[in-house]
Amino acid sequence: MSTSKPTIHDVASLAGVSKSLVSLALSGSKKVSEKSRERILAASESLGYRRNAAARSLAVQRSQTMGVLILDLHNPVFAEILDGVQSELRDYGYSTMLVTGGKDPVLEKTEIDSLLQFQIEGLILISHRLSSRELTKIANEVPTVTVTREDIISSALDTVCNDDVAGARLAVDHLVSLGHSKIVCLSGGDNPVSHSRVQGYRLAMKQHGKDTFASVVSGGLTDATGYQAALQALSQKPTALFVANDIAAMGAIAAIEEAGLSVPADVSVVGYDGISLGALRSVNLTTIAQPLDELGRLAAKALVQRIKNPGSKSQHIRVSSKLVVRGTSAAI
Amino acid sequence: MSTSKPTIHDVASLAGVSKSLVSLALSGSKKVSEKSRERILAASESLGYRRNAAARSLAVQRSQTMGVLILDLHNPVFAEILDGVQSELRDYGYSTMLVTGGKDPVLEKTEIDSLLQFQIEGLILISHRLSSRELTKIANEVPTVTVTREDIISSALDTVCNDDVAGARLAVDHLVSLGHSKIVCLSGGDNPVSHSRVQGYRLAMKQHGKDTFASVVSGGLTDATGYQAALQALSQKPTALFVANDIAAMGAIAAIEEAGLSVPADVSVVGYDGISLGALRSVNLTTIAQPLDELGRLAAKALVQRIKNPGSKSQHIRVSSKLVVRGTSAAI
DNA sequence: CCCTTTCGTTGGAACGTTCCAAAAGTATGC
DNA sequence: GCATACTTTTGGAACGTTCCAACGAAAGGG
Repeated sequence: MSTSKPTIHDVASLAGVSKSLVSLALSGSKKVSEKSRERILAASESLGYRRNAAARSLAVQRSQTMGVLILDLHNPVFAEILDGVQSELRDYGYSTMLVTGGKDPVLEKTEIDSLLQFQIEGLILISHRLSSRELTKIANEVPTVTVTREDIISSALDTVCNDDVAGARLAVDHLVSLGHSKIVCLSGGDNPVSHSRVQGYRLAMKQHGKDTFASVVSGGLTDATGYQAALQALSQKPTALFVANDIAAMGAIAAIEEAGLSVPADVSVVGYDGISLGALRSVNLTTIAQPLDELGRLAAKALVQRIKNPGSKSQHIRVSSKLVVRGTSAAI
Repeated sequence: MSTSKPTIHDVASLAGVSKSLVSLALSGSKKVSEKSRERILAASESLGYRRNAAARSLAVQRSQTMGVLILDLHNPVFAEILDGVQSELRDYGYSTMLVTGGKDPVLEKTEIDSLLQFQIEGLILISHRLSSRELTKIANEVPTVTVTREDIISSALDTVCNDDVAGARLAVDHLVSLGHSKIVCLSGGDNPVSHSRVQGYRLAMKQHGKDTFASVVSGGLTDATGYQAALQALSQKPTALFVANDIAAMGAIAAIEEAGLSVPADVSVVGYDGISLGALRSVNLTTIAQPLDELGRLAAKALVQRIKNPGSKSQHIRVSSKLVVRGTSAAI
């Protein structure tokens, strides 16, 4: 409850030295005598002094802060990516400023704007709803990395995502190896990520000589859309479903069970994403797991690299996902 | 890709006015002539000018930014509270700076420290692992509100939480009204929140004249601990379980089903928290739902109020939770 | 036509740092 | 005892903004 925050001057006068020396000492310079250093540290401690980050970033012309926009905190996928981003950035000595777009492109823009006012050194978009035009405009202003979306590729932009086509293949391979043929795919709707997953499914079915069984029911990425799509798919009497993401897969499972069938005895289900929720015992979902934490870390790394080396050409990193077999898939 | 960011001076010279007038115009003062305002706005637009928040906060001695520490992003409860906090703070014109403690008290402290360097005007702790001493020290330095934990009550601190005792009662009332008597409580382990919930359970059982049936099995707040505790509880042949939180309840359900029993036919389960995950069709969990979003909003409101009116005495807000009946509870 | 008021505009100081050039102090060599 | 080198310390400028006192110009009143 001090009257006002202590500044470097207060520390200096208490320690009986100049403000410059305090600044030096606090930043750990070794050209400060042992005696002075001790006195300064003691003074700083006793006053409860804290560097003013605003003044600092003004003086050094660096904010040491990165901006992160996250599409939606409620979706565990994004939260888990964020965790990777934050811990990696922390290791590099950056602070993070996080905003949520709430799936609204307009809000997203104003939030990014406020991020930019804070002189963030880089921007990570953990999915977004921006148009290609807006995105490139932003990327031209500040080093930017997008995670999850690889459809917009600009030279100003780095991207990090998993290989959805290969991932979808893994799912089909798994189901085929369990003896399934009538594998129906519940798509995730009209977005680039879902398209790739469907494409991977189609390719794999063909490769296994099962093109005739290939069937895609259009759905979405939510519980409710997964449920609806599954109801529709069941009329085709499939023995297995490959669903565009884990949350929708959970909806699909509910639909199957309500129809009086059992998972995996009657119908196997494979999801996509690998959210930690799927590992819960009562969910126990077989899925194609993206390395979510790693995705975040890679994005952070790419961003830091890009800042260090602004001229370098943009990277587009693609990591592979892996099959995690749990309780919702079984031999026919 | 400009050589360096435009400043207010650049705008001023392009518009042919002084920097002061630009500042005035940009903050919407009406003592600027229409002509000048237009020229300034045009110049600012064409240069892609953005106010430097660091310089601004230095000059006005306000950062317009709040700090938020969140215990753990993976737990949906906290993420949902955060959403409320952020949208409310945005309405008040504050930016948010978010950090994660990762359940580590040491990390928590350094993260809060970095928040303080940014001259945040207030701090919201969405659960935390700080000691009472550390917490009061922080609260003395910056207006602070804790959400979820009401055990540490200092005059320097506002708190917002739900009424766990009353909530637990609702759960028991519900189960009793369905005809249950052998209701076992799976506790959430050794923490203040869980204690209150157990206490509410005990009180309610007594009130219904079912003290003889009251039984508490010690568990935890995770999937795994819920599973373990349920296994143990099943030996008592309960007809219903009241579990300390939703995630643990999901673990408990898995245990029940693995034991060859069915939910809710053989055993009813009621959780606590009301995470949106519980509403998924395949989970469909009866629970005591905290108004998570509101909790966040109230915290934000309390903080803003406290900043406006620093002398006021600290508030300790308690909201009530409500029963949400879904598919895991049924009449005996 | 001059005095006062109002309006629009301006330069300079301040905010709390860092960094640089230079000053002051201390040790070394002859 | 003095020049030289090295270590430690210092004041001032700069970073980009806001705010204030003060200014000139235009307008209104007598």
